This record gives sequence, C-alpha cells and structure tokens, in this order.
Amino acid sequence: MLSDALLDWYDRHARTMPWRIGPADRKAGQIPDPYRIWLSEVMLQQTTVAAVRDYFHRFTTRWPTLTDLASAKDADVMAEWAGLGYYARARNLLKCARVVTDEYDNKFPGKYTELLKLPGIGPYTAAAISSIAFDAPETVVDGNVERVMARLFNIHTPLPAAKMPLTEKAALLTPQKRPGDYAQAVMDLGATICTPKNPACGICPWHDPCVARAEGTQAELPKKMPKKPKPTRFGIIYIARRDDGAFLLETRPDKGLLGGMLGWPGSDWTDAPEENPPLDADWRTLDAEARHTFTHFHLRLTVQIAYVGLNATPTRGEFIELHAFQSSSLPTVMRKAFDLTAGEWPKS
DNA sequence: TACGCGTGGAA
DNA sequence: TTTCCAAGCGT
Repeated sequence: MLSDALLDWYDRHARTMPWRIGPADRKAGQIPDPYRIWLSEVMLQQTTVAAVRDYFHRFTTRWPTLTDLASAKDADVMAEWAGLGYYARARNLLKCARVVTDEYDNKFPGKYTELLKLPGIGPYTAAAISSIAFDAPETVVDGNVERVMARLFNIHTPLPAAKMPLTEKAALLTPQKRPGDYAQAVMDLGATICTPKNPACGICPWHDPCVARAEGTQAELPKKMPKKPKPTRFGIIYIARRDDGAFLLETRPDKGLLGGMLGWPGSDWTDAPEENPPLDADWRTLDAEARHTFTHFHLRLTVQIAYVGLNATPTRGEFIELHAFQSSSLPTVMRKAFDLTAGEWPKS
C-alpha cells in the first residue's frame, strides 16, 4: 500500500510543530484540540510554517480557548494578526469562532460538510480539521498534495484545470487507517521531499511508484498557467503626529485590501493619486518612498509627515495616544511607511 | 471560472 | 533587483 509506505516515513520523520500531535502521541491515545488545529490551519492558508509559528504562539497564549477568542474585541484580533497577511482570514476567524460558540454549543463539528459551512473554512481546511482533529478519512488537497499527485501520476494538465483529477487521485490514496497522520504526512512529503524545486527523489518513500521520477519529468510538474504581470500603482499617505505624541490613524473599511486593519490616512492607490490630506498642516514629503508588493500589484507610497497641535481636528481617522500605539499592530505596508519616519521628527 | 486578497524568504 | 512561491477562501 502506498499509504503504508508514507506513514512509515512519517513515523520516522514527522516534524515537530506547536499545533501538532505527533504520531507517537496519537498512538498513545492523544487527540488534538480542534480549536488549535482550526487556528493553525487558517493561519497556514497560503502561509509558511516559519511565518505562522510566532503568531500561533501569541494567539494561543492570549486566547487559550475558543470562548476566549469569540469574546475578544475585533480590533485586538486584527492587531494581533497584523503582518500575517490575507486579513479576511482574521475577520472570518472571529465570525467562525462566534458561530461555533453560539450555534454549535462551543464545539467544532467534526464532519466535513458541517465544517465547510463555517466562515473561512473551505474544502482544504474542512478536510484538514476533520482528518487531523477528528480522525475522519477526508482527503486534504493543498498545494503540496497537488504537486505530489501531479508527479506521482505524471499529470501534465496545467493548474488550476488539473485540480479535479489531482483531487481524485489523492482521494483514491487516502486510507481509512490513521487518516490524521496520513493527511499531515502527505503534506509534509510535499514540504520537505517533493519540493517545488530540486525534489529529493533519492530519499522519497514514493520513489519507486512515482511515474514522473521514472520519466524524468518531476522538475516540470506541476504545470501552471502563466501569471499576469503586476502593474505598479502609486499612493500618498499622511502621518500626523500631535504635539503630545499621538498619531492620526484610521480603521480601514471591512471589505477590500487590508480590510478592517489600522492604517495611515491617504490617497487611493492608482496611476496618479490625488492629494487629500486628512487635515491642514505643514506637510513635509520624505525623500524615501515606501515600496511594497501585494498579490496583484506593486505599490510605491509617498510619505508625508507633519506635527500638529493639540486641538487639531482631522476630517477622517482619529488620534491614537502614544502609549496605545504599536507599529506591530499595522499591516506590513503601513509599518514600512511608519519606519521611514524614524529620525524624521525634529525635536522641538 | 477568474480574480482579489499579504507577506517574506529563496533563487 | 525581480520573480517565484507557500498548509486557500470568498465572490
């Protein structure tokens, strides 16, 4: 059985992660906490393990249980998520926590079809929670699994059209035995052996049955449709510092880019942004610009700063006291802009 | 089906 | 410097 060979490999090579119950612990009867599995899987959507570790630790320290998270303030959760990206995940995280608390008696459902109904939980995450936390034989299909299946069965159809056939292959391999360990094993295989570049076929537990390896096509799989080039957009942001040290910030609208996050007031991000400072002041443009790349465009931000008086009345945003402000609560692009202001505030 | 939606590390 | 890419979801 292919799955047995993979589980044997996993028993020997499973990586330690803060949210993971290892194969030895599972055999001793330990079951993962669905809350921690859910939280980690949402954080891991399109995000590397290295990036998630610290965030997972901070979240579980601050909100140890689902109830704690469900009763948290939105702004606190968004601030804690700042820097991790894809902020709709954080908004849906809170929605999901509150739905499970209010409508599911505080317990995550274990069934794939029930999980799929919850905010922020799609096909991958539903299968991951169901298999890893509840040991149901569901099939996880993430980018790793797609790559492993494309190579194992030498499928040359480009993604995303190949998604269905790859999912079918993955489903045929999913065992009834140890489904939670198997789900993590096949993803670990993709993350550590069957890597996008230079796969380590020589030490792969599926070396022999792998068709792409036999044909020598592993390096070119999975095929992908060409990506669109990223345009460059421009913007202006305004960083106002009140005489008492407070900064003028605004909470961005819930929908769209950086939705629900704290940010500096500014222009739209377009080919030719318009000046529209949030208050009248002696604005000074910094020499350096903040550069940042989002999923679908490059951004070059001009940063303007000003000192303003204690009675300043902005047209938008609100002043946040110095003691209540941490740049770590900002999404990265906003933090980059703020970092440019270091040393730019003359002593008065 | 295609697109919007972040970020940081590797090459 | 630029491009690629990593445990996807919602619309």
